[in-house]
This record gives sequence, C-alpha cells and structure tokens, in this order.
Amino acid sequence: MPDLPAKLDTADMEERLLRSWGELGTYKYDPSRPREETFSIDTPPPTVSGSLHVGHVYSYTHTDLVARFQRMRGKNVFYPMGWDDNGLPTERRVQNHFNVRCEPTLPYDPDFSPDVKAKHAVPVSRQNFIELCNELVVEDEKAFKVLWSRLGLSVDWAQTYATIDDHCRRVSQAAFLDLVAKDEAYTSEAPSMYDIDFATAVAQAEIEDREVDGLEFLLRFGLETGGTLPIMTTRPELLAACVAVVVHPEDERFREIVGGTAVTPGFRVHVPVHAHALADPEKGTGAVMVCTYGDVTDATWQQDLGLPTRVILGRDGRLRPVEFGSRGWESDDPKAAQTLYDEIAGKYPKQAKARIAELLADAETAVDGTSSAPLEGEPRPIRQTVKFYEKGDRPLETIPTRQWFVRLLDKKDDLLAQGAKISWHPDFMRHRYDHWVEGLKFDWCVSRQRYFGVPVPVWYRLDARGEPDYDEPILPEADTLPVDPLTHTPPGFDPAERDRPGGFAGDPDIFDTWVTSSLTPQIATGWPDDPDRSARTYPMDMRPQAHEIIRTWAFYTITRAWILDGTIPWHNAVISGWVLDPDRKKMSKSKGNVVTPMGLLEQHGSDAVRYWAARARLGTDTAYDEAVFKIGRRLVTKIFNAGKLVVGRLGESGAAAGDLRLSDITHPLDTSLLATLQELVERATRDFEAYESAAVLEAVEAWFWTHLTDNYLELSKERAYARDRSAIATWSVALSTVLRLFAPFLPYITDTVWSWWFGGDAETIHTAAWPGTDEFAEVATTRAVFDSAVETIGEIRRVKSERDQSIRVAVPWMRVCGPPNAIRALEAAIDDVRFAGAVDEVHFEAADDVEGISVDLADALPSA
RNA sequence: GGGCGCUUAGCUCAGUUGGCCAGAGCACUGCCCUUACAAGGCAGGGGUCGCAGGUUCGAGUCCUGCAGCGCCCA
Repeated sequence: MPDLPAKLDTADMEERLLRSWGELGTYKYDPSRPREETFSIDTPPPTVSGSLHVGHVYSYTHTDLVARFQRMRGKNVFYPMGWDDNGLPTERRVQNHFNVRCEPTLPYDPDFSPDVKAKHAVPVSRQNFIELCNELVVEDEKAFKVLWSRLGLSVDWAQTYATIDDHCRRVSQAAFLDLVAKDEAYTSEAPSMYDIDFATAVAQAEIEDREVDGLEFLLRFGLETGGTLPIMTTRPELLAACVAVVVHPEDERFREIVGGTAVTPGFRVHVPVHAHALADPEKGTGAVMVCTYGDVTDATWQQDLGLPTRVILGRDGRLRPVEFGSRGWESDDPKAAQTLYDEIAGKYPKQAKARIAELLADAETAVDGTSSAPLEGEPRPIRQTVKFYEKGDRPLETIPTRQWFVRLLDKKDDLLAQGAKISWHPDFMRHRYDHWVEGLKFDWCVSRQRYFGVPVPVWYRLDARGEPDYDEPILPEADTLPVDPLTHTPPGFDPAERDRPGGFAGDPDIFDTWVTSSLTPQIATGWPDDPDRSARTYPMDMRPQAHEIIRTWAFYTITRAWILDGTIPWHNAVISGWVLDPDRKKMSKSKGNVVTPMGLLEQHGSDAVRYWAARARLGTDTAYDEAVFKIGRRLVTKIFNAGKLVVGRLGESGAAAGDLRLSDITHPLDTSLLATLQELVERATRDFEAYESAAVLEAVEAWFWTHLTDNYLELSKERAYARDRSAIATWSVALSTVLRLFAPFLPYITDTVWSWWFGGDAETIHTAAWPGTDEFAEVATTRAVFDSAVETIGEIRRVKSERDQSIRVAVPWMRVCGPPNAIRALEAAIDDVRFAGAVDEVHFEAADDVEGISVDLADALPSA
C-alpha cells in the first residue's frame, strides 16, 4: 500500500493518469478480436476550424460513458476520432491564414510556399489548397486532442481520419462511383435552389424558412378575349419570365378564361391560362402568374403543365440580357418590351423590383389601350415566408443549372424501414427522422459550385463544337482514386486534349460536405479497401450526435448505407441535447456566450465536468450551471476521502489485496449491505445497457453517499478498526465495486483510488471487469438488517440533533421500539449501532402496532 | 399550420409497468472539530406535482381538452 496523499491534487492526478493510460495502451482497439466481442462507435468529427466550446464537452462525454462501460464489460472498443476539415469554414480559414484563394483550374505546384504579405490573395490549385489545409488543421487538431484527452475521452488516437485527407476523398469518390453504377446518382439541368452570393446550389436540408417583410403588387393582365385579369404578386421583376397564369380548377370566378390566353402587361407576351390544384383561391386574386422561376411551385407548374421556360435570372443573381422578338420571346410589341426590359436588365431582383414597379405604374405601359396603368394602387406591405440558404443573407433563387443528384424520392419507404431497425435513444427522436423522410421533396443535390472540397470525380467528352456530353460521363478507375478531374487526365485521353473540341473537360464542382460526412462509418471501418477490418467493426454499434442534425448527418448516413449495401450503419442512435446558457438560449459562438472548456477542466477538474455532463439525460437540453460542477467536485473529494479511509484500514488490517474472500463476509450487517449493493449493480447494469447513463450515475451516487459513507462505514467502523475479518472484506468489496460503477463517469479519481489497493501501477480500473449482477450471490442476504440499523442510527442522530448535542456524546442507555421483524433485524447489528450512536445499553421493545423504529434516549442525554 | 418534447420545493432536476404520508442536490435555518472528509457531517422548514375534465377502490403516473415554454418541420 502506498502512502496515501493528504490532499487531492487534481492537475497532477490527471497528468499522471493520462501518461499511464497511454503507456498501458488502455484504450487501444484490438483488430484481431471478432465482431461479437467488439463495440464500435461512429464518433462525430468536429469541425476543426470551429471553436472549442462546452457543448463539445457535454455530448462527447455521453459517448465516452458508454465506451467505458462496454470496455469494462470486456468489449473490444473501437472508438475512433475524425476531424471535419472539409467545407466552407475551413476554406475561409485557409484563405485568410495563408493569403491564398483556391483556383481549381491552376496546375498543382509542388514547390508552392505561401506569401502572406502579398497584396492580393495568391491563387493556388485545389491540391495545393488541400495541402495548406492539412498543414493548418494539424494545429487545430492538436487543440482538440489535448482537450478530449484531458476530458478523459477513451478514444484510440491511432484511429483517426480527416474528411479532406486522401483516404476520405478516396472513400467518398469510390462511394460516388457506386452510386453512378447503380444509377442512384444522375446529372441533370433542372431548376435548383441556388444561393447567388455563395454562387452554389444547395440541398433541401440546408434550406430554412424565414419570415421577411415584403410587398404585394396588383398587376392587371390583359385577356385575348378582351377585359383584364388582376393578379397579385410579390415578384413583379419576374414578369418578363412569365410563362402562364394558373387558377384553381374549382374557382368559379375564372371558369370562363381557363384554356384561354392572357397578355402580360408591359411586355405584351401571350401566356396560356391553366387550371391547377396548387393555385390557392384564397391567396391574392386567386390567379397566379407562373414565372421560370419565381419559386419551387413555379417549377412544379412548369413541369406539370408542360410550359416553356423563359429564364431571366442568371447564376450571378442578376437579370440577364434577353432579346424580345427572338424565338421564345415573342411579343405583341417587341420594341416596347425591349425598352421596358432594358430598364431592369443587369439589376439584382431587389433593384429590378423597384424599377419595374415604377414603370408599371405608368399608364404608357397599359395593356388594353385604356389609360390606366397596369400596376393598380400602391403595393401592400406583407409578411411573407421566404426560403434561405441557412448560411445565406439573400433569398434563394430557383435557377436552372446542371447538378448531380442522388435519388431519394423513390426510396422513402425503404429509408423509413431502415430507420425503424435502429434503436433511437431517447426513442422519440426517431420521429424527427421519420418526419424528415416523409417530407422529402427533392432528390439530394450533391454538387456544389465551390472550390475547396472533395471533387466530383467525373469528366465529360467535348463534341466538335466544344460542348460537353453530359449523358456519358467519363469515370475514373477505382484504383486511381482520389482524383481531381481538373488536374488529372481521364483514362484514354491526353492532357493536351483538356478543354479542346473533341477532347474532354473535368467537372469543376465539388461535393456537398455531407456526401463525405455521410460515410463516416465506412471511412472509419475501412470500406472498401479493408474488408477484414470492416467485418469486425461494421455495422457500428453506436452513433452519438445532436438532435438538430438528424435530418442531415443521421439521415444521409442511413441513406448511404442503404444504397451502398442495404445495411443500417449502426444499431443505436444516441442523441444528446444542447447546452443552454442561463437564459435558456443555445450556447454558440455567434451568440458570444461560450465558455472555454479547457479553463473549466482546469478549474473544476475533469471528473467534475464529466459529472455535470453525465447528469443530463439523453435528448434533454441542459442549462450551463457552475453549481453542478461544484457538486461533482464534492463527490470526487468524497470518493478520495472514503478511499483513504477504506484503503487505510485494509492496509492496517494486515490483509493482502488478493487475500480477502467473499466467504469471509459473515456479519449480518455486512451481508445485508451486499444485498443493497447487488440491487445497485443490477440496476446500474440494466440502465447502462439501455443507454440511460444519467440514471446509473444517480443511483450509484445515491448508494455511495447514503448507504456507504453516511451509514455503513460509520456503523462498521469499530469492527474495521478492530480488524474484524468480515468488516475488512466487506469494505474491500464495497469500495472495489462502487469504484468500478463510478469508473465510466469519473475516470481519474476512481483509477487513483483503485491503484492504492486493487490495481497497483500496472493495472487500471478501466480495463477491470464491470461488477457482475451475481457477484455477491453467495453471501448477500436481505437488506433488512442494514435498513433497520440505518433507521435506528438515524433516529439517534435526530434526537441528539434536536437537543443540540454532538453525535459523539455518550449515552448510557436507550429504548428501541419497533415492529418485531425490525427489532429482530436490528438485534443482529446492535453492537455496530451502539458504537456509531455512542450508546451503552439497549432495551428492545417489539410492538405490533407501530410503523417504524423509534428510540427513546432523551432522558439519558446530558442536559444541553 | 403540422409534429415532438417539457411544465413536480426559491433554483436544477429524479420519479420505472398507476399503489403506503411525493424525492434528491443546491439554496435556506439550526446543531456538531465524530481519529476519511469543515471543499465536511447531522438534523430541520419548504410543494393544491401547469389548468380543467375523465377512467379507477386509488392518478405526479393513463385518456381528452386547454394554456405556457422550447425545438424540429412547413
């Protein structure tokens, strides 16, 4: 037994154990053990260029609790860590840090070195950009690794990946080739949700609705048959793109004109009037103008009704030049139409809207030869719901562009069935997934018109005029991945043929970051190159994540696994809530209410911070509350002190660590305590298996405090000091067991106390066996003796306390009254109670008509 | 507008399949230096379990409706 320290030095303890775990290889994954002995975890790769915040500490701790529990149950835990360095945040950080910008058409320069002093950002090739990224994120990764380690995450650091590294790009591209081969990915020119500032298409999952102030304009269309048709619109600037008018099929007001032709004001273009169920009779005047494209419904109408397209909005977000009178742009008065359009061409929608409203308010642009202007009255302010890219500032536009899509809409039922095979913790979180799948409206747009990311690994043949053939994309050989089609040459071509008629062109786009992130299970488990590793770790056991990305990360991951090989990616989805600040707002960097986690660990100790995180049930949001760290800290101190007491006695007793046997435990109080401990172990194990770690902690903490330290240790202390074999053995068993039950939550203090007596330097508690539910079966009795002893000492304390007496004050005698069963149980442990209560003589009194135990010793107390 | 969750002591939260007077910690009050622990221990006060109905011998727990808060989606 080592000399036990007088005080607990947290920083020193943490540093020492971190080193020791590293040397022992405590958290190493063993690739030789079979699948059924392995527990594999699909860890969320944090965005390395993002800030470290307390939310990380929170949810990652939840994961670690399960990892440690499974490890102690004998599982070979596969607990990798990924870094997400693929995407916009890193792109920006690399740009600023190295003063470069990614120019994918440039050739790779192996000798490039950044010039941070250059006046303008230096353009570099995509490969150079990726290399700079790798260089930069090394530092970011270090910061994360230091924090995670200190927090006590039992990650195997030999198992790491980064989403932009060669391996991930290779996996991502290989999985894409698989999609293409299965006809699950396709390219098409279609109206897509497009952010004009980011200049890229986005997917449904990245879109959010925002309420904004808008204006409603009432326009008078002409009718071929004479008269006018009032139409309400919020987007008069798209009037030139109008291809039809629709009304609801059952709307009596418009019965006469369906099938007829309307004439747009100002531009004097003839457009058909159609009936369609999506036209809302309650909205505006009931008649809607269809423009290509004002929003997604326009695209539906255009498709359903076989309408032509008149696209006036360019990918730069400005109204592009149009020639009225040319094919597709016929007008009753091309010259007037052109004059009108030229006033708004080149403008952004917002400016164009203002200008066209002015012009349409002019009677000159009348549609019916009358003198009244097509714009009736003043525009009315309204609140409208508009779609935005989640990172964007201007509304999304629906612009036809060529994109790659992954088929989703044809497999909703399959995806629901896959979701149903997964256990969600808490279970109600599965609704989020189901509702998202049910609400899917588009296939997944996976191409992005950005520069930094995993390139779409595709080339296109160019015809004699230099036009790409999108129908027959050229794909790379699997063993050449990863490729960048803008620098690599496709099989069968010469580099000189790039961008030449009759030659080839590389696809300039990159993938949506979720294309790669949705493959973290495959990335981590070695698909497609290492089938052996994959067979030992996949499907994974557990996916921890936060609830707001169920519709993205969880959804896409389930989708990819289904398409790839019909599997579910993991058996359990474990969903953490958020950390809220004291005002109940989500903590995030942008709100400026973030607390730096390393400071917390240093101030309160890692165990105490883990305690705070572990107390929260899965799926529930938690207020950031310093008070809870303090409670955790108190628990750590208590374990330290109780450990000192117990190990001190064990050492004094002369027994060796392996020397004590369960069969030594014979005293009724001791066997009775083990009955309560057995209950605890059963409950803790059951709850942990159900991912209810917060309930485990609560139960273990309650037992430790109220059963062990407040009562049992006090009751049995005299026997322990007297080297009573039964007491000594019980102290050893109780401490060993409760330490192991606490170990997943409080890895530092438990391992420290463990090392004093049970482990030594060479063995850590974290690979010790989780207590078995039948571990004490041979000696545990019932809890009756313990309960009655506790009740009696509680009564003694209460009476003394009421008399303002010390608990140690000596009492010559007391009378105990209680039901016969309780009295009989109490008699078996009465010497322990007498010592703990400092009572000399006891008179028992069994009575059938009383409820609990009561003591009478007031008269025996010295006067206060 | 649809869905999900939450509403229990001043605060933060437990309350398993409905069952004895509703619990913990913090905070508050009083007492206690008891040889593991004063960064402690013991004891105490404090709640019509959001509201209104219903089922039941019995409801914090099940059902219906309503309200407030939060989140997800439209």
